[in-house]
Amino acid sequence: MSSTERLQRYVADECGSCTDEDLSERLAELEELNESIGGSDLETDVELLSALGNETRYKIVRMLHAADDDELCVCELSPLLDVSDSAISHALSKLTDAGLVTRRKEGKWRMYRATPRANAVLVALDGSRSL
Amino acid sequence: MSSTERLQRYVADECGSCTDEDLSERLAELEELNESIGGSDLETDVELLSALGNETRYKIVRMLHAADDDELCVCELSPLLDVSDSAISHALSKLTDAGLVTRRKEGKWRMYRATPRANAVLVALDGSRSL
DNA sequence: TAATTACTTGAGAGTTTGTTCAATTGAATC
DNA sequence: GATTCAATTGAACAAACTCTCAAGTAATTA
Repeated sequence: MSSTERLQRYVADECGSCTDEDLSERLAELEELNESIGGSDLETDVELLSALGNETRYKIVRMLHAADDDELCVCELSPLLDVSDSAISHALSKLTDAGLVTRRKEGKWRMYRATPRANAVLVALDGSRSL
Repeated sequence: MSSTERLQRYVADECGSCTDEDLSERLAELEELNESIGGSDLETDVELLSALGNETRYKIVRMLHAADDDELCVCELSPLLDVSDSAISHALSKLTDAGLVTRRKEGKWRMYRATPRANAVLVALDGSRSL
C-alpha cells in the first residue's frame, strides 16, 4: 500500500470523495508546507538544537547566558561541571560549530561567550515554559 | 592539579592577586550562576531540545508549525518524509513526550498538532537566524 | 464476525554520541 | 631554551540513538 493511497482515502473521508485531482491538489498543498521548511536552514537548526540538547552543553550555555554579556574561561566552567576538562573542551567545540558560543584567546586562557542566537533560544525556552 | 587551583591562578592573573578569600568569593559567584539554571527545568529543556535536534523530528514539527493551528494526520506527514511509518510513529511518540506535539484520535486517523512551546521555539529560531 | 485499515510497539542491527585517557599545541615563565 | 600551564585533539569504547521489520492493537468496513 503506497502512502498516497492512504492519503486519498483520508481526503475522501474528509470531503466525501477524492478524485485523482483532489489528491494531487492536497499533495501540492503538503508539498508547499514542506517548501516552507526550506527557508529555515534545516541543517543549521538541527545542529544547533542537538548541540544544545545535551546536559553538559546545555549547562555550559546556561552559565554563559547567566553571565550576561560577560565571558567565562574554561577554568571558570570547570569547577561546576562534573566532567573532565577534555569533555568540556569537546563540548565547547561542538557549541562553537553550532554557532552557540564564540571563543577568544587571552594569553593562555580561552574566553567563551554565548552568541545572540543562543541567548534568543534560551529566552524563548524560559518564556514558553508555562504555555 | 585541582580545578580550583587553576581558577585561583586565573583570578590572580585578572586582579593581580588572589587570596583564599578572593577564591571563595569567585567560586560563590560562579555557584550563583549555576543556581540560576535551577529555575530553567534543565531536564525538560534538554529533552525538548534533543527531541527537536533530529532531522526527521524537526521536519515533522516544522510541517505542523507551517500548518498553522491546523492538525495533520500521519498519512499527511508520510508522503513528505522518506522514512517508514514506523519511524514516523517513533518520532511522534518522542515529540509527544517532549511536549512538542499533541495527539488526538479521529476515527481510525491520528491527528497531531504542534504545541505553543514548539511554535515559540521555532519562532525564536527563525527570528534569530540573522543575529 | 472476519477482514481491512491506520497506526503503534518491541526487538534488533548499524550508527552516532559522550566520555575518558594519552598525547599535543601554543603561550607564559623560569 | 626548557619547563610549566591551559586547553585542545585523537583514539577508543560503552551507551544511546534511529531506523527497519514483524507483530500487535483499536477502529472501521465487508
